[in-house]
Amino acid sequence: MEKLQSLRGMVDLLPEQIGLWQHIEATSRGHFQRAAIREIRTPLLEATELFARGIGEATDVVGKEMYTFLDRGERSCTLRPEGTASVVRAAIQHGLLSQGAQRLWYAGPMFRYERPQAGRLRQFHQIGLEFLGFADPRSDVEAIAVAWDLLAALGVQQLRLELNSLGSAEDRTHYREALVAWLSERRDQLDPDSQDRLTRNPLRILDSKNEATQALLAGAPTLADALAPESRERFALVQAGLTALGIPFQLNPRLVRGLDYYSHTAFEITSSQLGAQATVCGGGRYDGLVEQLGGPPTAAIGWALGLERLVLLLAQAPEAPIAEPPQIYLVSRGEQAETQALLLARQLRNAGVAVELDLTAAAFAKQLKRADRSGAAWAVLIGDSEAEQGQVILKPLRGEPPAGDNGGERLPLLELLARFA
RNA sequence: GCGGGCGUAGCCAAGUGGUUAAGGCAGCGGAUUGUGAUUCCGCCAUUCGGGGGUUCAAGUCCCCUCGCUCGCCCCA
Repeated sequence: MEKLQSLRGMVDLLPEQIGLWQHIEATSRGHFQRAAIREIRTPLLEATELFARGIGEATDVVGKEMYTFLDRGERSCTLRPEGTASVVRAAIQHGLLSQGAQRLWYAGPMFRYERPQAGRLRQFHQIGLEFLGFADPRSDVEAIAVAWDLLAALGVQQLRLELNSLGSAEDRTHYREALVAWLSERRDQLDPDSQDRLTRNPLRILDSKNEATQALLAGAPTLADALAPESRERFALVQAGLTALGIPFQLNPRLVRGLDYYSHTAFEITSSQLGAQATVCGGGRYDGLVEQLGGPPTAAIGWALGLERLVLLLAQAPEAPIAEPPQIYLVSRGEQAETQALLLARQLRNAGVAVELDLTAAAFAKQLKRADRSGAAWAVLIGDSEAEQGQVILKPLRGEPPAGDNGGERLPLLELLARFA
């Protein structure tokens, strides 16, 4: 029979690995809480139209990477490939925007049907931030600062913040026309991928890794030159804000976000230690999206952080947290003793003590061996004679075992509870 | 979707066409039916990701397929 296994690009997180994930989640929650950013949770499954309208039909994400299917009512459904569209949909649906600007964060799995490689899975996890209703350049600065400081607090080293401005929607439209016109005259000098992008998503040609194409682009009209004076002024304010906060950045005129809804500020935080998928966090401003999805005109900025990539970076760090061992490992043998151990474990736990109870009824030597390996500080033993007398044996486990003598302190049950609780 | 590398037990692996597929870690049982390091003994792959082929003989060679992995594309 064929072995059952998880689907391609969808991985299990085993108990051994989960400590790091919980650490990241707890750290993030603390950061968001202190920045007065509130959590929002939206469904994993949405109407396909949300992403088609929000992200853009021409993008690869919508065009060929979505998990889309018909449900039993013949509705086209899609597992969310990203978080922003859902958050905006929820904000519009529940009228959050009429209650003032919103500072939101989310975390959870996303789904894209791609070929898996380092730092890229079909089910992957993001933590994201969305500021809805903020137009001031300071909101760009604060959004970026929250991401930067979170990564710093997690101990990620050697990050690089790259920054660009895509300008207003009009700036972008004008520039796209100019770029397409210029490149079309030199179409035969472009690599095949870029020729394809010329009609599909021309701005992405700027980001091409093909050397000949990059050489050609040196003479092309630049996005920076195409920005209107107001857009340029705005971008300068964002840069000044980051500088004032001491957050280092590099301008990257070729940085173009892949999703249609971005405008003005675009940024990526990358690490050279991640291989081909170097972006840990990416985001930018999307002033047009809320209106495009049926809401009121609303300025907005957000970012998303890839947890698998973050874990790759943090797993290399020596201080990666490991699971806490129990304080007490409870060993028992004999019918009466086993019942009493069950009860004692519950009492200790209710009093806040972490207890692992051995349920095997194996020889004391076996149980003690497991107690040692569990990492617990103490073993508590209950045998028939202790059970009868309402006593336990308390034995310290750390350090060398005592030679010869069995060791362990015999004391009444109540005293044990008093000592630990 | 395209290209490269790799699949031997839960993990790390030896094996380079010739009898029964090394070894280590982990696990389980015992020496010790009441005491954790260490030690000793025993058990743990009718089969090498799956299928087909070549051969007297295949983990080893060939084809297909699945999976993992790295890169392209894309993106967090």
